[in-house]
Amino acid sequence: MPVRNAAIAAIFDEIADLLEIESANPFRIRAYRNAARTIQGLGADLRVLLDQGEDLTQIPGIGKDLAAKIKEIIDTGSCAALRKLHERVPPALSDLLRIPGLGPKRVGALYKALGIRTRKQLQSALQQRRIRNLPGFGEKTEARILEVLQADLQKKRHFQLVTAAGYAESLVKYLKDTKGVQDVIVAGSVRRCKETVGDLDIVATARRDSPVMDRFTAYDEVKEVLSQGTTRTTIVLKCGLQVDLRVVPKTSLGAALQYFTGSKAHNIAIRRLGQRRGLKINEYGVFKNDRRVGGATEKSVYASVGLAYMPPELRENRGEIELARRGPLPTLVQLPDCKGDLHCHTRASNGGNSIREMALAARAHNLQYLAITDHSKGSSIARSLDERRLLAQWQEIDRLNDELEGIYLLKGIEVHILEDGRLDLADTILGQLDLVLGSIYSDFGLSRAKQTRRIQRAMNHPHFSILADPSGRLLEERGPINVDMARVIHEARNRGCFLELNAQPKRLDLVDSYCQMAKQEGVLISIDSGAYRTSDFDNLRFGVGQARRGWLTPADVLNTSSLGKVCKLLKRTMQ
DNA sequence: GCCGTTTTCGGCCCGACTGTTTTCAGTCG
Repeated sequence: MPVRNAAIAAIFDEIADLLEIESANPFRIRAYRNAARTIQGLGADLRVLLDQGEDLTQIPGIGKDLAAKIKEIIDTGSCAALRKLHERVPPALSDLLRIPGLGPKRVGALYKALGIRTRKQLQSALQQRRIRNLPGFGEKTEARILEVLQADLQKKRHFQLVTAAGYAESLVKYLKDTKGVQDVIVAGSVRRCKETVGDLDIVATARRDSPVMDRFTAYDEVKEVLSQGTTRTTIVLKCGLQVDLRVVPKTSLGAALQYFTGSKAHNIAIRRLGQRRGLKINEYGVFKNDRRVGGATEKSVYASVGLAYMPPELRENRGEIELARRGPLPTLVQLPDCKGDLHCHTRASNGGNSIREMALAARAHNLQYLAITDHSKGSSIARSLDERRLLAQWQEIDRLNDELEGIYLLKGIEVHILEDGRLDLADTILGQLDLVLGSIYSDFGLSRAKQTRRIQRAMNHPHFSILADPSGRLLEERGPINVDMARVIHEARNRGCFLELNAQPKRLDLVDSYCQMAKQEGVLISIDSGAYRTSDFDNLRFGVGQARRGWLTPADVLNTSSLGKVCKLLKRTMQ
C-alpha cells in the first residue's frame, strides 16, 4: 500500500505532539503542524509530485528538512526522527493530548511525576486522587478530567454542514431578539462552507448593557456552559455541538468577523503580513503603534495588508493569499449563476415526487432546466428503470415540456457503471438521451488501478456525459473509493466529459481540492442537487459553497450555461 | 523547522477564560 498524503501528515502531527510534550521549541512544533495541514489540503499526491521530479520545497511551509523527511517516508514507510522520538516519549502520550483540558505541559507532568501513559492509568490515578497534588493541578481540574473520561466527552463529533448551519441559524434568530444587540453573524467553518463542522463561532455586536451573554447561556438547547465571560462565552448544545459567542464593539465587527471566520492558518498568514508592515492585527482591529488603522469592515482588514476582500470560502491558506497578491481574485460562482440542475430523481425510481412536482420545484428555485435522471435497471436500488419504463418516462417529459412554461426538462439517466466499466443500458437507448450520468453503486472496494481503469472505460463510452458522485463517499458512512482522481480528471478532459459536484450534504462530492484540479485542467463541473424530493433543491447552496471552496467561477461550472449551450456541451465529441 | 522589500540570523499571531495562584501558566480557538 503506497504512502498517501494523509499518512505523511499524520506522522508530522505525531512528531509535533511528542515534541510539544517534550517542551521543544514551539516554532519548530508549529513548522510540523503547518506542514501537516498543508499536506492534508494539498490537491496533488506527494508521491506523484516526487515521481515527476518536482521540488517539494516549493510548497509553502516545506523546507529542505521536511522535504527530505517526506521523501524518506514515501521511500521507507516510516521516519527515523519519529522512531528516535519514541525512545524518549512514549507514543501513547499523544492520545492523552486529545483529552480536553490536558495539553502538552500537563501530559508531560503526569508522565514525569506518575508515569501515566494511558487513559486507563490516568483514570485510576484520578480515582485515587493522586493528581490533585501535582503542581498546576487541583481538585477542580481532577474532577473535570475524570468527568470527561467517564462521559467519553472527548469524542468530539463533527456535524454535517447542513446540520450545523441549521443550529446556527436558529441561534442567530434567538440572539438577535435580545435587548441592545445589533449584529449577530455566523463565522467559523460554517461561514467558510466546510463540509463538516466541529463547532460554531458566532460574532455579535451589542451595547455595553446588553444581557446577550446571559440570554445565550439561557438558550433552551444548552447542555453545559463551559466558560462565560463578558466578551466570550462557550456552551455545548444538547446535540453535542460546541458554540462560541464573541461580543465586540461595533467598530471592531470587521476585525472580529475576519478573525473568527478563520481558518486559523489563513489568519496566521494574514497577521504575519501585517507584522511585516508594522501592524498588529487582532479581533479588535488593525493597529499601528496603538493607533487603529482598520477593523470596522473585513475589507479594511484585508486592505491594511494590501489585499482585496477575500470570500470566506477561500480562507484556507492554500495559496489564496499569493493569488490575491498577484492580481484580482476570481469572481466565484454564486447560487443565482446556476441556471439548471442536471441530476434528480422521481417517484419512477427512488425519489419521492412526480416529474411534474420536481419540475415546478426547480422552477420555484429559479432554475431554467432540469434533467430527470432516475436510476437505471442494473442498480440495486428499488424500482430502477428498464428500457420500457424509460420510454414511457420520455413521453411524459415531452408532454410536460409542451405544457410547462419557464422550465425545460432534459431526458437523462443515472446509469450504473458495471465492475468492468460497461454501462448497464443498451447503446441504442443511451444514444437517445440528452445526457447520461455515470455512477458507481457497487464494487467500491476495487484496487486503485482497477477502479481508475473502470471509470476510464465508462468515460470511453460515446454517450457518457457526467461522472456523478465521483468519489462515492457518504460523510460518516462510507469513505471515498480508491481512485486516481487526477488521472480521471485528465481523462475527462481528453474525452470531453464532465464531473459532478453533488450538493447533497452527506455527499458534497467532488471535494474542493479536486474542484481546483478540474479547474486547472479545464474540466467543467456540474453542480447538481441530486434531489430525491422537491425540498432537496435547497441543497444547491451547499454545492455552490463547496465549489467556491474549490475556487470555481461561473465559467468553470457546466450548469451556469444557458440551456442551448449546455445541450451543445453535452453532445461531446471524442477527441 | 521555515523564511526573507530587516535575506543565512533572528525572528516566528494573538487574546480570553479558568484554575491555581498571589501574578500567572495552561489550554483553547
